[in-house]
Amino acid sequence: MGISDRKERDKQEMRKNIIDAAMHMFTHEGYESASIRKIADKIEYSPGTIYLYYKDKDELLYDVQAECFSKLVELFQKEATDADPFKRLEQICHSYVRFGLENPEIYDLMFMMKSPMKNVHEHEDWENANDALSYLAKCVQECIEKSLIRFEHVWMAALSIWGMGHGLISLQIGCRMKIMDMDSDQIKEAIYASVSNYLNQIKQ
Amino acid sequence: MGISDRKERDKQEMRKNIIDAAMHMFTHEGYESASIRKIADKIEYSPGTIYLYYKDKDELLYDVQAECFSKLVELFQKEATDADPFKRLEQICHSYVRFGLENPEIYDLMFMMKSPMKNVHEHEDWENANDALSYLAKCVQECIEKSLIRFEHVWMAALSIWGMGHGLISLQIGCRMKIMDMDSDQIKEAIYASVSNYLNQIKQ
DNA sequence: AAATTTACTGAACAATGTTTATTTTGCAAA
DNA sequence: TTTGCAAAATAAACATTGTTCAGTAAATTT
Repeated sequence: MGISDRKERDKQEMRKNIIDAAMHMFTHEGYESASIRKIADKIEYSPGTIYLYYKDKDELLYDVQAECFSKLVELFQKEATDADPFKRLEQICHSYVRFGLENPEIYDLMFMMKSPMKNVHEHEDWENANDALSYLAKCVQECIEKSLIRFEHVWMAALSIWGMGHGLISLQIGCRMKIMDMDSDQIKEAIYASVSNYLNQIKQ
Repeated sequence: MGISDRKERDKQEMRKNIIDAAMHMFTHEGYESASIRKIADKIEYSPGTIYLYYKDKDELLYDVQAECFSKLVELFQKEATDADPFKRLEQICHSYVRFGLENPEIYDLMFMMKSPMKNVHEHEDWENANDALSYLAKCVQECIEKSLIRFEHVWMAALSIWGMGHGLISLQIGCRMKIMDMDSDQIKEAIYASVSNYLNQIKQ
C-alpha cells in the first residue's frame, strides 16, 4: 500500500520536525524553555498536535535523547580511533568529558534527567545508549584481552570508567563543584586531570 | 532585646516546621509530592505563608538539603571510625553508597537536583556540604600522609573518590543502569563491588 | 482603648503538561 | 464537481505548579 507508506513517512517526518525543534530549544534556549507550548510554537502547530505523535513529554524527550546519543557516537567515531586500545580508551574518555562539559543541557537529558527514562520499563533495555556504551565496552574488552588494564571483567571495568567520568561531569553540571574553591576553568582542568589520572591508575 | 530574640526564635521554629514537613514529604511521598501547597497543607498554613520565611522554593530546598547533610555526617561519625585511615576511607565510601542507594530522593536533593543550588552564587561556597566533604578530605589527607594511597594531592584524591562514588550512585538513581542486564539487587552489588575495587586499586 | 505593626490568608496570575469537543483538511466515491 | 467521510489539527479547558498581593486577623505598642 503506497498510501499508508506515505502516511507513515509523513508521520516520521513530523516526528523529526518535533524532535529537531525540541533539540534546538534545548541547546540554544536551555531546558527550561523546552516546553511543549514553545516547541509547538516553533514548528507552528498547536500544542495538542504534539500529542498526536507522542503520548507524553517523556516519550518525546526519549526521542530527543536518541538524537543526542547518535551525536555522541559520531564523536567517538571521529575522535577515538587510535589502533592501541588503551590510547583509544583515553580518547573515548576525553571525548566523553568534553562532550559533557561543552553541552551540559544535552548531557543532562542523556545521563541525568529522569523523565526520558520513565518509559523504559523494567526488563526492557535502554536502546538509546546501546551504541555509545558498546563503543566503550568493545574498547575495554580489547584492553582486557591484551592485559592493558588491571581489570578482569569487561562490565566491571566499563562501569567503573563510566562511573568515574559521569561522576565528575555530573557533579560539575549539577553545580556541586562549588565546594572546591576554584573557578570554572580550573574545575574543568581538574576533571580532565582526574580522569586521565584514573586511567593511568588502572593501566598496567 | 528579649522580644526580638523570641521573634527570631519563633521564626526559626517556623522554618524548622516547614523544613520537617518538606523532608517528611520528600522521604515518604517522593519529590513530586513536595509542592509548596502540600507542604503548607501539612503544617496547616496557607501557601503564601511559606513565602514569608523563604523567598522561593529553591531557598527552602537548600535548607532541607542542609538537614540531609547533617544526617549524612551523623552516619559518617557512627560508621566510619576505624583508626586506620584507609579502612576508615572504605567505611566512608560504604556508608556514602548505602546512604545514596537507600535514600534516592534525598540523595537526589543533595547531589543531583539543580534547584537547591540556584542560590549558591559564584565565588560563594556550598556550606551545606562542608562538614561531610571535610570528613572525607581529612581521611584522605591522613591516607596520603601515611602513603596509604597512590595520590599526592588531597583535593585530587577526594575529587576522584567522590566522583567514582557519586557517578555510580547517580547512574543508578537516574535509571541509567538499565543498560546493564541485571536486576536491581545485582546492580547494587556491582556498585559496592566497583567502589571497593577502586579503593583497592588506589591502595599502595 | 486606640493605633500600629506584624502575621497570615485566600484569591488571583502566569506557566506548565495534558485532554477533549470542535473544526478544518484531504481524499475517494458518486 | 460535489458529496461524504476519515484523518489531522486546533482552541479551549482542566488540573497542577510556583509566586504575588490586596485584604484580614492577631499581636504589640502607644
